[in-house]
Amino acid sequence: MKYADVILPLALPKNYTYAVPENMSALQVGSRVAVQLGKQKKYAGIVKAIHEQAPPYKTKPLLDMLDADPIVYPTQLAFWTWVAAYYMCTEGEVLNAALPAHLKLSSETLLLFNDAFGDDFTALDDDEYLIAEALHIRKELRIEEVQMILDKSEVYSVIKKLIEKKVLLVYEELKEVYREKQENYVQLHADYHEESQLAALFNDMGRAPKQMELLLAYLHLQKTQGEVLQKELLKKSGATTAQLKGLVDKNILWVEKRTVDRIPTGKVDTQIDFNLSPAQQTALGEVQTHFKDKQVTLLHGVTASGKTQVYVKMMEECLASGKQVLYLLPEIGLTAQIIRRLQKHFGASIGIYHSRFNNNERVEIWNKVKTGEIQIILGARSSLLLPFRDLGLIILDEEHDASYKQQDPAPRYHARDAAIYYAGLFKAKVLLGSATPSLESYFNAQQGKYGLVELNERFGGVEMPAIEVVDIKKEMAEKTMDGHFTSALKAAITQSMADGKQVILFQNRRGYAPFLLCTTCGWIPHCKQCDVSLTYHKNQDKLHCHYCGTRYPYVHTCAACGSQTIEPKSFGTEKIEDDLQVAFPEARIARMDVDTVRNKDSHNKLIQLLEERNIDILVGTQMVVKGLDFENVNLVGILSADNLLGFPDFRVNERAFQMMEQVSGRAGRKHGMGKVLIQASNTRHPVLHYVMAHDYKAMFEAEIAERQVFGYPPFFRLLKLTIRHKNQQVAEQAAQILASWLQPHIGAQLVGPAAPLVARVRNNYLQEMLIKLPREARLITHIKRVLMEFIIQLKTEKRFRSVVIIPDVDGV
DNA sequence: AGCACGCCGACT
DNA sequence: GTCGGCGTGCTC
Repeated sequence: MKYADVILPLALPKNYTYAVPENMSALQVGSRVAVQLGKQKKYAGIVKAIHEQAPPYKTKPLLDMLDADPIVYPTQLAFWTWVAAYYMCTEGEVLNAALPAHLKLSSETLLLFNDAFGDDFTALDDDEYLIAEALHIRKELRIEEVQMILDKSEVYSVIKKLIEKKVLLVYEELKEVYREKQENYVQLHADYHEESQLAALFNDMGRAPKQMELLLAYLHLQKTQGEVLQKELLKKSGATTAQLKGLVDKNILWVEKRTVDRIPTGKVDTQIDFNLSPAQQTALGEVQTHFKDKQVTLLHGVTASGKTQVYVKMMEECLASGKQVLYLLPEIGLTAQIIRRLQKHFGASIGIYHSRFNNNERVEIWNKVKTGEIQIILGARSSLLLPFRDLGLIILDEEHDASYKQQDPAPRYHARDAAIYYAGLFKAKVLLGSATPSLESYFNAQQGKYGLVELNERFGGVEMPAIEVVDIKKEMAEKTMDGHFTSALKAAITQSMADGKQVILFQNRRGYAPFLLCTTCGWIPHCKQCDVSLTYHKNQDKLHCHYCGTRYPYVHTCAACGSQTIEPKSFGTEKIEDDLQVAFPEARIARMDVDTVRNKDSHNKLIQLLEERNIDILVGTQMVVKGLDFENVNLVGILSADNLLGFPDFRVNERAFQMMEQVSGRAGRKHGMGKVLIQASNTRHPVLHYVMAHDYKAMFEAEIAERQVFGYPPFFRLLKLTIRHKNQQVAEQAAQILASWLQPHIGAQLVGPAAPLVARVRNNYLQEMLIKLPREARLITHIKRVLMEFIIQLKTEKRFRSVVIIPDVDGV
């Protein structure tokens, strides 16, 4: 008897074993199978292993084999196992993140009317009658619809009674959601392929002028394009489907349904039409040398040094050896700009994969990566989970970017670290690139674990922008400030605009004002469900909670003292946008933050507007920092460096440096010197000096020393535990007990537990603790294992049963 | 993730 | 009293 271990798309602690029926002997590891879970539900899971080891419980049989060919290779299965173990989640959660939605099937309960019942509903009560009648008309209903009809959530008892009374039948349907794309092509019937036959036909058609017109349009299209799409024919000729049907009925034309690719592919068509600068050439040579004996190389190249061109050369080399390339970017960096650039060199056949593709398209990309038909994938974090067949190179650009780490939901993986493991499975190389590498990567490079290549020269000899720190305190004392703008910044903006240049302003807070304040008594409006002040969004005249998303009406009266003295305090991007319009009434101003780029393509549209010089001043959050490359921007302003430097996090300085250095990289990338103005109250902060000197190494040395002293990465790895419960005491006690159990195993390297800065979110109380793990693989594995045991043990106690504990490994 | 079962408060 | 809410355990 054969058994299959199946990974189900659920957070189950382990995989379930099903019996393989005789007729499924061809089953392969990596294929999807339909299985029953519990009494009703059916799921599509993936076969992880096939064996003959009978489990100590009764097995259910597999219901169906959904794929003749596996949809993942053993390499991916091995990778999932590692991700689940390393990031402390279940394999089901990894599967969930990896598979496109249309490959993940789960059954839906359908209620069907039992025709044998007839239409005598007199024996039914009100609720039963409503459902029976609806079913009688509609024939099938989903649970959700029943809930709507009865206007309540608990509908199970009604359904149960209806089943007993034989009014309805329950049906669990598991169906493929992926659909091939079909297109109709119009063909001329073989009888009319000869000129003479056609001529005769036209003679006969005198009484059907519309059909004749249509036929002429067809012949024209056929001549010019070869193939004639029905959609196109009807559009060009202005004919109706009825008229076409007329011709089809007469056997003159016929319609052929064809399956077409949503994702067009072709052979990669490499066209490298640029020459590397001597500095780039040297860097390329060094990368190649390092790859002879190192798996990972870090390319530290200042902004605008032309790292992309080095990547392109490396990609070319990899493709020539017949292997696949994965080019990873932070989600927001995946702009039309970079896509165009790569398509220019490798043709249109580059696969692009990110969250904005629809589900059918994703399935096709998935399949084409699996067969190797797609050789290059350009994508965000999740494309790491595609089923590569033979990966040769992973390029991970902007490797310092925190968005490579998935926050929620599990798997909370770091695409950079996971990429290195994944590449190892293929014996592939990983090229990390950044102008401001993470301390972790630079440290690894210095230690010789990674190769290190420095590219210190901007491409085309453009100089680094001049950086000027403007003292807010001084200008305040001299009363030269205009709102949030120093006179220096205003003058610089005026100058840029006079020169026909563009300006980018950076402020790391969105909304209009981060909080409101009653100036009489000091009251601040807070979210009802979260311990956080509400942000004022002027556009919608609403107060938003940035934690749970709740929106409240604007408050005019103080809830504490009843006075009308409520004022917006501090400032976000929206306020800057407003103030700019007042200060520069003639300027074309735009804002880029999550509020303005929420819907599809608005990010690309903003970038295009800026490229086409239809925007003079762009105000934005971190978003403006990432991967944008504008020739005409010669001034970048940072409105408040203090905001960047004030976070209570051990990575503040690193982050602030990265942010400012990246923002300044946007200034004057091509023509002439750009200028960066940084407004700050504390102008003596060391990070400002590193930024002014563009001195990454000085920042690195100072920070790395701190990290060593205080036991932070890269000297220790971090494992953060978040404990969540709707009762504050329970959350605190659970955290205390867990800490006391962990203490003997990790000693002094346990920080907390304590309530985080925002201690309550969506009415759940939070506790956090931080475990510092020494960089010793065996010890880390051991601690993770005991931690899992402790969590299970804690939950055996009744009052802690509903405590949620979330481990986050290597958090950022 | 569902779904079934069991325990407790708000209505007839 | 019973209905419906919700907490909890289980699924190979």
